[in-house]
Amino acid sequence: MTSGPELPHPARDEIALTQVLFALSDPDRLAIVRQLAGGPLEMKACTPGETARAKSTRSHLFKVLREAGVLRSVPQGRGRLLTLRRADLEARFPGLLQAVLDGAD
Amino acid sequence: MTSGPELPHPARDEIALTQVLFALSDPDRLAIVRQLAGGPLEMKACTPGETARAKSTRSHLFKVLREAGVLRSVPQGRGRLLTLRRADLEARFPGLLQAVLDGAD
DNA sequence: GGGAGGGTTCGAAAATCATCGAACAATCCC
DNA sequence: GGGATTGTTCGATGATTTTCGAACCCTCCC
Repeated sequence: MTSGPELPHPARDEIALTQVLFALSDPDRLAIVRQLAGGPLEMKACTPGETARAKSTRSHLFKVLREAGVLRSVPQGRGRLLTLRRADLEARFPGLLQAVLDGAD
Repeated sequence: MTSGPELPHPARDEIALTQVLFALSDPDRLAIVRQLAGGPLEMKACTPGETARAKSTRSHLFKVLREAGVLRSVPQGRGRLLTLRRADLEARFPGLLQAVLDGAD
């Protein structure tokens, strides 16, 4: 019934600033976050930067973002649905996400 | 006349977001930035986190912040004066620095 | 049942980063 | 001049990160 594995997410107040900043400090991961800014996306449809990556590498990129509390990753069908944790991030670090999304490269 | 070495700083438009985020993603470096939020500080007076660090390690922490364009480090007497590059950061990534300074840990 | 599609986990190899001590440079001040 | 103060740079070592392939798990669908 439940599809893929339920993976752990930090609670709102467990989200740590340095960990979030680190997660966002990689070009591929930042590209992912910017794609998600437009709304939830299926993981298969969410492609990191230019260069192709092995699927295990992709999985790792999402893992870092998930464990930092930047996004939520829930099973959906045979895949996963990714959502930016906007409200949680905004509550804890007001303006941060917006600044990162709007800022230059 | 000029004191210690003149060290390179990126120009405003060379400041890269991922590099800035990475520089800020370390607790010691973040602590430095927060201290500098109160105004310029002599390097000797600027102490990273709790744990003591060798002076070469301290120097390295400041170097990462300087090369990322987060702070300016100019010779002053036998030491150095550190200044947050607020205007440059604000121009390039509006709201980012403030969010990082104000946000939770 | 048995593919095929989508992802995670594991283990290993490569690259990057942090940390330190030692050596060196520039400044101040006696 | 000479010593103390303040920092940088270099080289080495250890710790994290990144990346990948291989093995495995679930789900959809025929």
